Amino acid sequence: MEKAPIKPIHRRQVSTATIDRILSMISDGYWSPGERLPPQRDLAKSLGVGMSTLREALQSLQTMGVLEMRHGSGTFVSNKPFNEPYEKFIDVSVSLGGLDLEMLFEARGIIESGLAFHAVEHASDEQINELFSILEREMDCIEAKDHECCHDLDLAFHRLIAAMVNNDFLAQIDSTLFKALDQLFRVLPLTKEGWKLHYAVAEAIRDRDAFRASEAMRTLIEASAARYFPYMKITSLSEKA
Amino acid sequence: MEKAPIKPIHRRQVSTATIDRILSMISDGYWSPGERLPPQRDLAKSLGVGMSTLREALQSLQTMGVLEMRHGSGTFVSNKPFNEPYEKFIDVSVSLGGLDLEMLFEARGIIESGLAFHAVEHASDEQINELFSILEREMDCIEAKDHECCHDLDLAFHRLIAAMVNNDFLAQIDSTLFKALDQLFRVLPLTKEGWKLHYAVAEAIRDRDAFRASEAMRTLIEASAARYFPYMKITSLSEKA
DNA sequence: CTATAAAAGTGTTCAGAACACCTGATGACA
DNA sequence: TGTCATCAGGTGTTCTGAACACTTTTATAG
Repeated sequence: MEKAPIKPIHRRQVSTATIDRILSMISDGYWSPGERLPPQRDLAKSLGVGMSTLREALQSLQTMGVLEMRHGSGTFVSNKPFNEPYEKFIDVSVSLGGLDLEMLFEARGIIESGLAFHAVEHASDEQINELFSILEREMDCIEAKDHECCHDLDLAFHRLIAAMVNNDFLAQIDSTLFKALDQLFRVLPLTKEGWKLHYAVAEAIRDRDAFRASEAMRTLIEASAARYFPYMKITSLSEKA
Repeated sequence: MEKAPIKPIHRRQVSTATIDRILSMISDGYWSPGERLPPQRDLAKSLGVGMSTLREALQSLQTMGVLEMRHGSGTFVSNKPFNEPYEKFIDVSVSLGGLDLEMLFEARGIIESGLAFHAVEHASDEQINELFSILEREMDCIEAKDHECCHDLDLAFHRLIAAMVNNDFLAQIDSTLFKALDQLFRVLPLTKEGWKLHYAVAEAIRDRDAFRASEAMRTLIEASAARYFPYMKITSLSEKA
């Protein structure tokens, strides 16, 4: 005796329904990116919901990065989706135990080696020159022991490779991972050995060897992970009062 | 005359500050996953904020997947972070023009081929047997022209490979991409040629050949993308009244 | 014409009340 | 004794109205 098909009843919550309604109005082009929505008072009346309810919806949509609420000025459809709503979220997920650091490093390795693979196909000569330029300056910083500069250049290096692929979705996730791991770990100074691994990636991209680039990047991230693990930060993010 | 260093003043918004406060209280372990928060009335009084404001914060945190509000029962810290806060977001981002479909397919290809690579290392014999079992059933469904069954098994196939790697972060993103592309495109029946590509992936994993598995998966996703592109759905998601 | 001040428009916060849902306790009935 | 319906309390949900804060525009003074 199977008792499979049961209740298709769903009692929609007003707040959730409001979110969906606004979302679909944007999807349908009723409001365009950058455009201003009607005043909350009017919009609430038009939708037939209370203002508190509307605000809950708007706030959620802002958290998603879909809307932008400017005090005294209006509520606008975001013109640049995919902000950075994920960073805090990753931090919290780590604190909650749902994500461990090894997992995040592994994810970064997979994404970045994939990006390196595709970068080979899409990279322009100018971008490749820029890549080597970054590495040159990075070596200078290493010798000058300017750790902060090193770090910035490292970020630029990875960002540039992501930019070569021209995939905002992955670039955003990768950037988020970079920042999250940055916050979770103590920043370690870049070594000359680490620099060589970076250089190998650049060479492979220059030689248009996708597999080598992919492997070099994997090696780089794994070496980085191995270095960082003994230095885990215990401190959690706390409110800046 | 440089006029660089100006205003470190930041007038925090109560709503935002409330979000951060709750977030840090969870990070600090004051509330644990699965635990129930105080009643909203009490919590608002304790935090010294109005109830509407508190609710806006709670809603946002629920959107992030950090909290779970159950009507009549209480507000709980989510015990499974990384729900599915991304799906709607991806849909909207596509509608807004911030993401194009090719990009999403490319992202899926990169992530899945990376997962296949790592699956080789982590897969147990039972999982590999299960993989081939799925393929057998899938072939049956193809011959019976049971498209829905095919689709479910296809999902199971990709899910299993993600599960082998045991990386919830990537598995979640991959699953989200799968669902999002599912919604954006008309589902096409799986062909025997497509099935062979799946089989090649399984064989490579069985043979513990990471590079071949990775390449086979890349080929599979690219073939899938090529097939789907002519059949783009124009319809956007609309509210289910 | 410019600068300051006022006013209008809009988002933000709060308080209280009424309603809806879930849970556990109570009691009726078999 | 066991099962079921009912009720009461706790909790989330929604609405209303008001007061406040920020931004933009308009009006006024010089």
